[in-house]
Amino acid sequence: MKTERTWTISELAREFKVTPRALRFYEDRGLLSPRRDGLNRVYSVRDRGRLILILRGKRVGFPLTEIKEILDLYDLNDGERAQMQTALKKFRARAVTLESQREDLEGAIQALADGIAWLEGRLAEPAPKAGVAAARAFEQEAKRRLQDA
Amino acid sequence: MKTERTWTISELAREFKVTPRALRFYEDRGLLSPRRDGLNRVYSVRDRGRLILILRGKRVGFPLTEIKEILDLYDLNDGERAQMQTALKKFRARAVTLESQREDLEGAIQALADGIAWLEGRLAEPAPKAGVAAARAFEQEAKRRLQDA
DNA sequence: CGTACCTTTGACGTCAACGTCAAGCTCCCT
DNA sequence: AGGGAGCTTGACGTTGACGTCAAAGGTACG
Repeated sequence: MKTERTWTISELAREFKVTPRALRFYEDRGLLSPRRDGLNRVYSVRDRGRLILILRGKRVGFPLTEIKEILDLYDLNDGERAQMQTALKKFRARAVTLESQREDLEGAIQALADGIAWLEGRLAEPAPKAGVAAARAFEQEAKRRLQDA
Repeated sequence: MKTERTWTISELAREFKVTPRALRFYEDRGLLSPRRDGLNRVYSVRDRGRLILILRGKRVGFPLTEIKEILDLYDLNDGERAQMQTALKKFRARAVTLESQREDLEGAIQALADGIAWLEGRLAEPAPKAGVAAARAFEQEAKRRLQDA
């Protein structure tokens, strides 16, 4: 019988570039619950999986409370139909905001790309001439583009 | 000669569902600088445009300091080549992180869609039978999917 | 004239997500 | 025995983005 791999707190912290403090904090908020070897925390493959989900959730802007709800969903058994219903509602709502967030993001990426191109253009020409006018033009263009997205 | 439309602080706040306090805060941080009519703030079309950019920036996770840098860019004239250079660097870096952020976001949307489908499936069948097993299966599947993104 | 409403400027409070100590434990090495 | 290295649990500090009063002034209505 093969024993599954485990990690210490600092090993896991190093791997995911977070501090041990952060891992303890997640535990304090109920997102992780590693086993103990005496006092020391022992993180399993499952704990590590949850951490991956936590960090991903954070990167897309989820607060920890909401990440916890999602993680808890995996532990629901068939008794809790009601909770599944409410979870489903929240998930649908979340999906909607995520979609609009993606639109925002794509708009921002586009605007940034435009800004970069504009900057490159201005830096390319050695003689500053129609600069201010061009700036104004870009400003208007950027604003227009950003508004009707 | 037609006079351009202006807004009071609470009008603008209502329109964009923020509080007057937030608008004053943005001003305090140098992101807005409305005219004054006596003491009262008067927001122009340009101020309103900047506010739109501010809110969009916030929605994609920019801190106010960075939003300010972007807004300030529009006011650069041809003297500040150096500042344009540094701005360009920062923008390129930002573009990279935005791209990876978009990947995260798309992964999250996909995971959420999977979760929703799974929940719907479980709620559809009236007799809870292979529930826990299915839950475990989904958990593994979700984790796998989330890891190799 | 009162008072109702909107505005102003401080000043202090709050909340999330940790950071930063401090004090003490255990294990291991020399 | 001494000394690190790494772990533990508090407890307090910090940062960003505002919220929440308080005190005071202008404007408008009945």
